[in-house]
Amino acid sequence: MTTIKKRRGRPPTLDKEQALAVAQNLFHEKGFDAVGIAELSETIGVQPPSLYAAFGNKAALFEKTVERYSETNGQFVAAAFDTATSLEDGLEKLLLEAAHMYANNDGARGCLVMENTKCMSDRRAKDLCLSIHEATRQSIATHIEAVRPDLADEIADHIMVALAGMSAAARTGSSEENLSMFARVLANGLKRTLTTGNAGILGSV
Amino acid sequence: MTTIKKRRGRPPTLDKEQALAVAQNLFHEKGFDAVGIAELSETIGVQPPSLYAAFGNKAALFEKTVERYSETNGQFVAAAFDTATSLEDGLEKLLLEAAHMYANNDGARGCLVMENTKCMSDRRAKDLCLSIHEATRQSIATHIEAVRPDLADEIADHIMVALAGMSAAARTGSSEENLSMFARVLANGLKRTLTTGNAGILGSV
DNA sequence: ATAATTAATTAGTGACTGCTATATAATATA
DNA sequence: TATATTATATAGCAGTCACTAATTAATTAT
Repeated sequence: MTTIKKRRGRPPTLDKEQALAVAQNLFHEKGFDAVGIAELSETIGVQPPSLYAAFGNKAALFEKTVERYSETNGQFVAAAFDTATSLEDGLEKLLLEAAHMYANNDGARGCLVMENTKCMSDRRAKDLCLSIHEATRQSIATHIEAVRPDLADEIADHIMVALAGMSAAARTGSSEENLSMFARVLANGLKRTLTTGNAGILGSV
Repeated sequence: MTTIKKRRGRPPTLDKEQALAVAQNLFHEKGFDAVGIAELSETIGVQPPSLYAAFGNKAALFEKTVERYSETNGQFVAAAFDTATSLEDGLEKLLLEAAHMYANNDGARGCLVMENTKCMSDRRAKDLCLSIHEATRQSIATHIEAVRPDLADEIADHIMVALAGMSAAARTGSSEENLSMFARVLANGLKRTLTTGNAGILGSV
């Protein structure tokens, strides 16, 4: 039985999913503050009031795009560890996948979340980005913890600094080769630290 | 002979040097677009027209603060190599000094130039930041070139990605200890690459 | 004293911002 | 056909932005 709901009023012409995709791309490319309602509505193809009816306000629209991004592009962390043969392999896969993602989204390079933790006038939206950042760090730490609980937090912090650098570098035009090289050197250093069982490199002053 | 020039008109009350210092701090703390003329003039203690008379416009004021920053905080690259006992030592000093700088400028953490290569509405000011970024990369490459011309560009790129990551991490609250640890692990990896004479880690696919 | 010169302030400008009250269009139901 | 319901567009609000014309203040030169 096909249940076709015939809603009462005028049928909507605004495709919310497509609108979110367009908004996500604009926010990723330019950043929250640099994208105006006028540009959003023009690119989506509706007038501003339609956007407000559909999403509430600019910050709420941004938050929905961030959640959308997080649910898709944010999965690479778990994926890296799930398909990995070892902790070292997982860390390398994670970094290499980030290098690939950050360099290959033409016009919207880097990480949408990381690049919007700054230059963000809206407090709530900024806090959302920061909380996703922290959740990612925690997720990485948890994956490491199963193998090396003594180094989980240190390595997770390390990875987050690296990801921030790769995201920023991607935005200033760094090639995937360049980012991959960075990822490989980093993974190699971590591998050495892990296989030698030497926490000294991380912990020493 | 003390040459005291008695200028003709009303003597200025605006201390340009102090005004630049205040502007630099604000731009560093909040970013170019997030600082308004109103806030600048209020914090400096004059009315907007005085700022325009002294510096031209907002972008020109920002550019002068960036040049000021570059002439002081930007010297740590050359300083690291000048006081270093070896290339490896120079790279480590460079990274550790950046960690120290980025974490200890309360309220204005990270690098003024790097954090303003994005979220910048003014084209010229953004290009200035990008050109300083590139000049820094080139300076690092040149210092490496004397010892290892084969790896100069690769390592310089590597360092720039790392600096971007440390700057971004500093802004999200990363401690100096955390950034220093990152710097040390990185320096250690580069040291190993240099001492073993193995370009494979950097060059391999 | 008067004029010339320079620096400051007062009081705005037009353009843009996120956002919305109101009206209109398009549908289902009675 | 008339009415209720939902979705759109028109037009414009109050606020902020970078910036400036016109004026006033403070000094030196004549």
